[in-house]
Amino acid sequence: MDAKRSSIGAELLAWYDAHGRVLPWRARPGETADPYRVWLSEVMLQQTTVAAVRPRFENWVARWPDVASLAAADEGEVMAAWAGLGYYARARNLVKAARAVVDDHRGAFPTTEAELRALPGLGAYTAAAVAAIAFGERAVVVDANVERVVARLFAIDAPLPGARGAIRAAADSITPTLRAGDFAQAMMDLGATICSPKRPRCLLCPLREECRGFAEGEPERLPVKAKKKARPARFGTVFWLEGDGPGMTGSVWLVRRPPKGLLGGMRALPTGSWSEEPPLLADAPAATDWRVLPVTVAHGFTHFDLTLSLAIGRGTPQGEGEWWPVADVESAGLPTLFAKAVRAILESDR
DNA sequence: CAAACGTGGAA
DNA sequence: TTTCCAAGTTT
Repeated sequence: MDAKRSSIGAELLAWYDAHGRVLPWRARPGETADPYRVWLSEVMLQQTTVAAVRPRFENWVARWPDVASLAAADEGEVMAAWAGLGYYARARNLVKAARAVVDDHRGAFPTTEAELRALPGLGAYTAAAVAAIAFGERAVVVDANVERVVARLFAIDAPLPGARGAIRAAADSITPTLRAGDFAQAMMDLGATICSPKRPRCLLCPLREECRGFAEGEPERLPVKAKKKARPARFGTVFWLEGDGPGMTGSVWLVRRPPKGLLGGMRALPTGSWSEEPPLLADAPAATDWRVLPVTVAHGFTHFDLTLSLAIGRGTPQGEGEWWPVADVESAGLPTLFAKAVRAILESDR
């Protein structure tokens, strides 16, 4: 290992000590990291911004302060608490993993990357991050920030995802034996605040002197990525069914979505399946006189754009579900798609 | 390996 | 307005 390469870790750690972000899940200098908080934050942060996670993390740990309390939680309540954060498999796996820690590991998180990797929802990145940050293991932590920083440092211009192997090897070569967790967090802070995707602030970068991407003049073009495909358009109908019997007036019919797939396990308004043309009143949850509102709700998912029609009715539902007070619908824990539909319906004259 | 899987904010 | 993208994992 040459002298320049081995100095990267030390320079980055010095920068981190001076400029690292203060975040609720991060141990302060001298504090011992709490594996539960590290794990929870890492899962929440998967494909999710720090700004979105911060308040949700605070609320979560106030309600479920440790792995035992989460393992004992009602899964429906956990799903509702995750509502709005997206990628709901994360919440389902959070409960599974918490129960595995309690049932299979005597309530204490496993301490090695390999054991952590076996828990549900911990992939290559998260297992390495928890091992390094919570337990000090020298794990090679590679997320999108690290990919970007490393691709620029070493001027790796092979396109992702093919370049993953080369990037990981380069990250391995600069990961220190000591303070591997701080090093990983430093790389991510650097990627988030200095080595940003569009307009990197190279003049503030502690690694500028070592950066081949900077030396070559166009660090912002790295890493090279394949273009994303266009998202297809899909259509659907959501049904707002209010009760007309005694005790059901002022209540709306909610269902639980199937445990897997899109918005899996989440409470929801009834819908039919999505299709390439508006499905109108197919799969309505009651035989009644539906009124379709003259507005639609648009919602973009990762892999398709959805346009929802809104059908309003009153009557007796078919199938499984529950009546929920309209006045408390915000506490039902609906995913954003349905929260948008509810807002549009309540803003209409219904 | 490609595709499924959410959402909100920045540019 | 549209596109990009954020501390990825699972199948």
